[in-house]
Amino acid sequence: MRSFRGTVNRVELIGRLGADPEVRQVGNGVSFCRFSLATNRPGGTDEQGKRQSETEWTTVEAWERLAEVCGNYLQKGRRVMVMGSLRTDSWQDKESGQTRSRTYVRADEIIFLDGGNNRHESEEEE
Amino acid sequence: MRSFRGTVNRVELIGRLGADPEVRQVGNGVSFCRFSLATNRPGGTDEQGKRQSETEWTTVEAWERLAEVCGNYLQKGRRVMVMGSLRTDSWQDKESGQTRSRTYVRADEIIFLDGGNNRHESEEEE
Amino acid sequence: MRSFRGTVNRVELIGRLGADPEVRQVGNGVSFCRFSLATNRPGGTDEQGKRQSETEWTTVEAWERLAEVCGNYLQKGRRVMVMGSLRTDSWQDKESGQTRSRTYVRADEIIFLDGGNNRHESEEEE
Amino acid sequence: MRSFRGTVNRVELIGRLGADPEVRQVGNGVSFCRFSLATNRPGGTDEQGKRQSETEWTTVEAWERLAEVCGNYLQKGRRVMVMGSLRTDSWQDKESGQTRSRTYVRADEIIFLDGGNNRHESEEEE
DNA sequence: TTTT
DNA sequence: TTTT
Repeated sequence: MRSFRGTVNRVELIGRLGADPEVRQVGNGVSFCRFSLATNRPGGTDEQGKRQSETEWTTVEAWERLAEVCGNYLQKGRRVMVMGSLRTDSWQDKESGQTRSRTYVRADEIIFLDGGNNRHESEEEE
Repeated sequence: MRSFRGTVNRVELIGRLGADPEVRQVGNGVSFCRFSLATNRPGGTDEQGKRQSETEWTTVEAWERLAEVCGNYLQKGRRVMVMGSLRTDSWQDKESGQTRSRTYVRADEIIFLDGGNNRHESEEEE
Repeated sequence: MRSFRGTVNRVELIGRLGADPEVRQVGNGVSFCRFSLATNRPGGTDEQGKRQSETEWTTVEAWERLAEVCGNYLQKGRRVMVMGSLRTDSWQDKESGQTRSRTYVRADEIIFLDGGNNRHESEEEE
Repeated sequence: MRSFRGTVNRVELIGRLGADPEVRQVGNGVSFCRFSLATNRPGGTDEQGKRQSETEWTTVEAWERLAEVCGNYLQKGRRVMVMGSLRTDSWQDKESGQTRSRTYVRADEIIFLDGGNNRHESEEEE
C-alpha cells in the first residue's frame, strides 16, 4: 500500500550502493538492513565547460525478510531500484538538548538491477 | 527530467500543508518557498483497539516561478500533490563541530488539489 | 504489490470522469466498475496562436470492494487519482476472424480528489 | 513534463524486449522506434500447485533522438525501464466501418538496465 | 465523454 | 503544524 487516508508518500530511487549494506538483528530478532544509495543530478560546468554531475546520497532502510535478502545479495557498487516512503526519526540530543532528526527511505520493494533480476519486497507488502 | 546517468531520484507526495508557506527573496532576487507537508500512514491501535494513524512531516522547497505561485495560492490546510526529488544539505555545526544535515524535497511540479486544479512547475522543467 | 519478478507495470493517472461509472455484478457476484478518465496534454496552437490542449481518454476498471466504492461515490466530472497497471485483453473477432484487443488500466487504488479525500484500494492490495 | 492542467498521465515499466526494435524514418525524416515490452504479474497455480506468472505485452513508441538510441542499442531480451504516458490512436476501419483503436506507451525516457547504464530521453523533455 |  |  502506498497511499493512506487520501495521502501519498512515495519515493523511487535507482542508484548504486556506496558500500556493503549493514545488517543487524535488533532486540526482538528482527532483521534490519541499512545502506547508502548514490543518485546523480546535473551539476554545473568545470573550467573547461564540461558538464559535471552532483551525487545525492540517500539512506535506505529495510526490515525483516527484505533486510535479509539485501544482506545476502547486495554489495557495494550494485545497482538497485528502491520503492518506499520517506521517514523522519526525531530525538533529543543529550548534550545540547536540541531536537535533531534524520530522514531516510523505508524500503517496501527492491529490485536488483544488474546481474540477477529478482524482486524482493517487505513482509508487510505481501 | 527525473532521471540522470542511469539513476532516478523521484518523490511523490499528496498531503496537506501544516502552515502557510514561508516565501522569501534570496540575495539574487530569486524567489524561494518552503512549507511542511503532512502525510499519513497506518499506526498501531489505541486501548480500544481502534486503528491509529501516524503523521509524517516532510519539508518541501520550491524556487523561482513555482515558489511565487505557491506563495500566492497555498495556505495552511490545502491539499497538494508534490513531484520532486530528495535533497540533503550538509554543514558543519559551529558550536559542536559536528557535521549536520537536513533532507527535504525539491519540488519540480505541484498540483493544487482542492479548489482550483492548475498545475505549476519549476522553471527548469519547462 | 506493483513489481513482480524484476518487472514493473505501473500507471498513475489524475483526471476527470467523462461519465458516471458503469457498475455491474458479474456472474459470480463480484462487483465490477468501469469508467473513462480524461487527462490532458499540450496540443498545437489554433489560428490565433493560442495553445491548445489534447484530451486522452483512458478506460479504468476496478473490481470487488473498490468497484463498489467507485459506484457509490463517483460521478461524471469528479477528479480522481488512479494507481494501477496496464492490461490488455485479446479475443478473436467472430465476423472477420481477426485478433482484436483492448488496453485499459486495472485500478489498485483510487483517491477521490475533490470534495472527500478518502482513499480506496482493491481487495488484493490490503 | 508529466502533468498538464491539473492532470497526470504517467506510465512506468520495467521489462524485457520481446524482439529487436523496429526503427523507421517517417516522411519528414523523423526517427521512430517501436518495440514490445514484457512485464509479469502473478498468475494462478498449475496442477502441481506451483505459482504461475502471466505476461503482459505493452507496445512502446519512441521518437526522434530517443528512437535512434533505442535502434542503436536495444535488442531482443534486453531489460529497460520506460517512463512515458498512455496514448490511444483511433481510426475508422475501411472494411467494416467500425471505429478501432490501439493503446500504447509514448516513451519520454528509457533507462538501459543491464550492461550500460546510460539514460536516454526524448527531445521534448530536455 | 471531463474540466479550467 | 494538516486533514477526515
